[in-house]
Amino acid sequence: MATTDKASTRDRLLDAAAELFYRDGVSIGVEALCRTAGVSKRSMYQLFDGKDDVLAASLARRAPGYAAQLTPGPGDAGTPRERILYVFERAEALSAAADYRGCPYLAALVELKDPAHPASVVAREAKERLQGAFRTQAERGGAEDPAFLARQLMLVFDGASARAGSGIETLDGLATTTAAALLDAAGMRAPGERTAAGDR
Amino acid sequence: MATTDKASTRDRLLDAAAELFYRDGVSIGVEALCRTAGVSKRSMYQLFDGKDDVLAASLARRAPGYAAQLTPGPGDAGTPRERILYVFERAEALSAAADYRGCPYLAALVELKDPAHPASVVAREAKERLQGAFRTQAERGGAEDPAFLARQLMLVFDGASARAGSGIETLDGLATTTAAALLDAAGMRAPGERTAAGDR
DNA sequence: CGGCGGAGAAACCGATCGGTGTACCGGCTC
DNA sequence: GAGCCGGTACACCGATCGGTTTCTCCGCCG
Repeated sequence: MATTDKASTRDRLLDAAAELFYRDGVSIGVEALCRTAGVSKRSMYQLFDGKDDVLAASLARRAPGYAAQLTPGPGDAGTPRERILYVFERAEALSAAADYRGCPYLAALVELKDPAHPASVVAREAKERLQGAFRTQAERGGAEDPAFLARQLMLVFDGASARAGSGIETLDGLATTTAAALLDAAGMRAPGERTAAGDR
Repeated sequence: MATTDKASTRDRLLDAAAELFYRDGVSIGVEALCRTAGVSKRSMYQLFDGKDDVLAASLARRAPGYAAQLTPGPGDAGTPRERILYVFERAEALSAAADYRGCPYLAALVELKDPAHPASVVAREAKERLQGAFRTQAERGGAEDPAFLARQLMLVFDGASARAGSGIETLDGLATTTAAALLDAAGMRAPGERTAAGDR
């Protein structure tokens, strides 16, 4: 077999951690975590400082893939408006899954109410990267106040993911349409269309 | 002294529960809860079926006051637009407090990931009442699609409260301005003004 | 006055919490 | 073959979990 016949102990642990923390919340126990990862507690405590460290590392590890899942690649074409709306379309597509529980980074921030928690720091950075991507596209698109628009879009994004993840909202175009309305209001109109409200 | 020299056992317990669950999350222990409430565990288990029941009851008890804190009274004047924006202004004012942790009902839904949990049911009802209030005002204000607008406003409301409660956003007019932009887009313009973007 | 019910204090239950200590095992390199 | 090293297995630590039991006391009502 190849050298990848079995993922490293560290990778197995982080993968299981990402899934369990996301599905069951940060209160999941170390015992259950190690059991499903197929890793002994002894190994876990040799690789990490403790449960908090594992949580932070598992969030950090998923960050690049999470961003890639939501944002168009740098090579992909598209106007700034399209690139922004793409994020909301992707988020809505992901939220349709039965096991969707919202943005893992926002969920972590809400569950661990301590902003100084190492995992909170990682989560905050992930959210700031998305906000920065919004801002960059808003600037390119000639928005009146790109930083402000980016903050507005984050409101919609996090509201949508939290509500969809909690099962109290189905989205279904809601987030994308709302984002489009905000782009319109900020002067980032679609070239050939009138307003976002028109095609609702 | 009057008969209110001391709150009833039940009330003391629910008040402490509301505060501790909000501040520390639903993982707070029954032991700590009863200790700060000055109530014996024995009494708690006579009054309630268990911790889950206490949580649900504490959320339900706070719901009327929470709604009154956010929404203008039925006697208060104001156009539908003003009545909607008032909610966001109030939410922003509350979010300025140092111990603000976001909407307690959304937080409960996120933390207990189980939609069937009794407290999740209570929380969902509270959120639906706010959404219903938005919808009523949207109808009165002649919005193009009142139900859709109400869902959009909930996105902004929950996004704002979650982000402000997590300490990654300061609001500061952000939520109100965003809501106003959505009202504009839905045809609920302010009488004498041009657009919400103009006074940002 | 006597008694009765509500409530508190505290011990207790088995289970689990996050975290360690110890012993053992297989494979790797010298 | 010796030794080390990453890993597993497992018992163990004190603390806490949600929940129950027992006993006692206090205030209220008859």
